[in-house]
Amino acid sequence: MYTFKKEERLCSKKLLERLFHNGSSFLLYPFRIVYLPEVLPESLNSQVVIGVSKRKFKRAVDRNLIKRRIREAYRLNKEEALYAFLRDNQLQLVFSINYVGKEIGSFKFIEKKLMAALKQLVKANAQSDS
RNA sequence: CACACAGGCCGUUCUAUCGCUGUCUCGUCAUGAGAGAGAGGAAAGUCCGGGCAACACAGAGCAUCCUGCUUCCUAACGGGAAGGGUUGCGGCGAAAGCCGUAGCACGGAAAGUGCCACAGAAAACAAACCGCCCUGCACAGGGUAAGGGUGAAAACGUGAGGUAAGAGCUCACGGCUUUGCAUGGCAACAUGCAUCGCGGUAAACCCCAGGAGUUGAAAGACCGAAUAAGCUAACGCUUGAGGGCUGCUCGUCCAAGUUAGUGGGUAGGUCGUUUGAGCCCCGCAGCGAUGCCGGGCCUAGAUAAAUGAUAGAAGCCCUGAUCUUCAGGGUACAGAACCCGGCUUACAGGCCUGUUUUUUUC
RNA sequence: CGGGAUGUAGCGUAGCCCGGUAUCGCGCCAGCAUGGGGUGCUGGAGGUCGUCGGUUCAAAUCCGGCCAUCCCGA
Repeated sequence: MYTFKKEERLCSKKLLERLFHNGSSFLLYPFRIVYLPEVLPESLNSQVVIGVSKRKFKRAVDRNLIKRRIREAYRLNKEEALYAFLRDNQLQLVFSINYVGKEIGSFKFIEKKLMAALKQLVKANAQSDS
């Protein structure tokens, strides 16, 4: 199912603090990914938080548009790109997606790049696991 | 009819697929199903004013900051309405003045202090460069503020009297102004008479009048795990760690441990939170801002933060061409965060009303 | 959400309170000195004082509006 409910979003202040303090990160333009394996309630595979810098985009309308496009791309692609791998390896993950590009990307551009980013996320976790 | 100005209003729509956040109904152990709702005129800037909340508070004064023609509207305002005064522009007029229009932080310079570059004799206490007049031999002394020149500004302007020459020194008219009286007006103020005075600057200090307690929903109220640990009660038998009393031993006290109860309170959650100075319609009062009577309506409520994404049509605008059509491009400014009233700023395109002026036709 | 500060030459700054002349250093240009360069000496250019209005005879300075940047509380 292509859903994106509240349980799949990262809301806990404590978890966020741990994520940004201890998490590993990599850059894949236009995204910066910070991730950390965690123990979550049973039914969940991962929790994610999406951010766009106020420094880079002054107007709230622009930030909202980018966040919505990222969220939509994640919603449509998370199942096959990420969840399958996590289930197979009994892993649970929290991570953040930060948009660091300078211009507002189109939906197609963001979707393509997000797929690449998720692929790299899977790869990074597979390495650290082994 | 066009243009300009002023005021008010709107500010995309539809379909398909997949989603997000509340609400209601039904159902379940649980997952769920259906219905209906879901950004703005500025939600923005945070420039003012309030509601609400916590804390503070006998009364009065000082300091600091803000406001500043009058009356009214309002919960309140630095907002708005009407009026007064004043300045610019235009028209009419011989002039006085009147009309139209646009603006005005518009209390006080006659309580006091300061400042007014350069130029100029002098920038307001005083004083005198060229002049003018008087006295006496060149030159010096005295009087003068008319004229020259400087400057943004030169001791109110014009005319007459007066004088050695002159000066509001005196008079007439005029300008601004203080105080008093009269008339009109709720008042600001206007008009008339008498009277006092005459550089500017208070967005210089200041004086006068009025106002301001502080902090902001991350305010504040309530519920409350897990872990550590405080307090109270009981046990503390056997072994006996550690510490206090002592130089040491004994002794005694604290205490380790178990059980029960309990306070504060973290993560997190609920309320505050959307029924309100609310919106729409009709009527009445008022020049108007606005108020009142009656009827109808319930209209986002998120919290690392929803209100969307993709695809396809339609509408509107612009450009070009092979002009009943086709192609290309554009479709603004901008996103609620406790809630209201204003102000300011941004905005593709469009609609309505009123007024002035001009042109054309009858 | 609330609060504070700063915009001056290419760069870094003074002047602003108390209004009339915009200062200093580095850099730039020219000349001198050197065989040439550096260093040194002399001279010069370069400013919508963030922006739009207002007050004033006169505004970088005083008063409003807007824009940008930075910082703080949490």
